[in-house]
Amino acid sequence: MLLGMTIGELAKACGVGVETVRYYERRGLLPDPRPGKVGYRDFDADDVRRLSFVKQAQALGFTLKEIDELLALRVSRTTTCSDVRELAEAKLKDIDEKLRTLRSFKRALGRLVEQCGATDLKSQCPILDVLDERSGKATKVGT
Amino acid sequence: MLLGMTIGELAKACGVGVETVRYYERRGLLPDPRPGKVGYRDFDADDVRRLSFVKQAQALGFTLKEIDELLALRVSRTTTCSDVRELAEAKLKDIDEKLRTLRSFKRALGRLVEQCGATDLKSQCPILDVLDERSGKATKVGT
DNA sequence: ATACGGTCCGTACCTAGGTACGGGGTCAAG
DNA sequence: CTTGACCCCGTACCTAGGTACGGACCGTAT
Repeated sequence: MLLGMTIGELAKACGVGVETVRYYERRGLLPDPRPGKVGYRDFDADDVRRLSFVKQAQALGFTLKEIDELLALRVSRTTTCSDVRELAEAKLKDIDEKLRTLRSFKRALGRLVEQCGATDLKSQCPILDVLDERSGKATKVGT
Repeated sequence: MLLGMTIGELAKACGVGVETVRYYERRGLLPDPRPGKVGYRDFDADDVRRLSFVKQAQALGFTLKEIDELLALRVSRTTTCSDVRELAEAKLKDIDEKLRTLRSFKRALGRLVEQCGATDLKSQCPILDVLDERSGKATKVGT
């Protein structure tokens, strides 16, 4: 009867619970895998891609609503090129911002690990120094 | 009486609500700005840095608990170098993973915008193609 | 044929992370 | 010396994103 995979197999393949898959379906994040609405859900490799995408995007701080928008981003009869371009460019700005911040975090952690070996600590909290890269303010010494 | 800034000023400076600041204080994300526990809270520029850091980290998908760990990352009497190094390196791995994923997202969105101008669409959903960069699977055409 | 495991559905419940409320105090301007 | 804009606290409430429950159904192996 089933040509692809069951909900349980999909869930396991993506490291989520069965209930989560059903929840995403309700939210419209996954296409209805069973147009006739009767019998078992039948998923395929494309659903695995889609679900994995959702989890990755989520780990990057996108909300399910935003992920929905990302997934809807494609050119079709109902969305025009300029619609798509506009939204895509907004998301790109968003992503660039996240990239910048993430790179700062990375530098800060890198410095922290370096300092770890040194005996003379310059700052009590290199993590927060990340935010001072432009202003060059001295770090207050705290706990 | 107040030497620095009030809770309202801090909140505004960081684009959050006053209640959020109080909530973070309760969670231990912000140091007690009023050791004596009486009178108005008195914040300084360091608190602005700290709070901004929290919001940025949050936008990157870190939980408040993880942010707490990040903020606690420093060498002191109570945490040894190797403790710090271990945690920092774990966080770095985390961040590198996020960076990789984010860069894939960026490439995918870039391609989408490119295709926007073209008349012959290769894929109905370039966003999902991001996940196929290694496997080279052909994209199924669907709405 | 029946038992076991997986599925179906709807509904209820849960955690994280806030957000709002209400009654009271404070301080600076008018 | 009062008024308005802020602050204090505790508690209650809210949204997003799941997670669990329970009674029924299906399908395959014994």
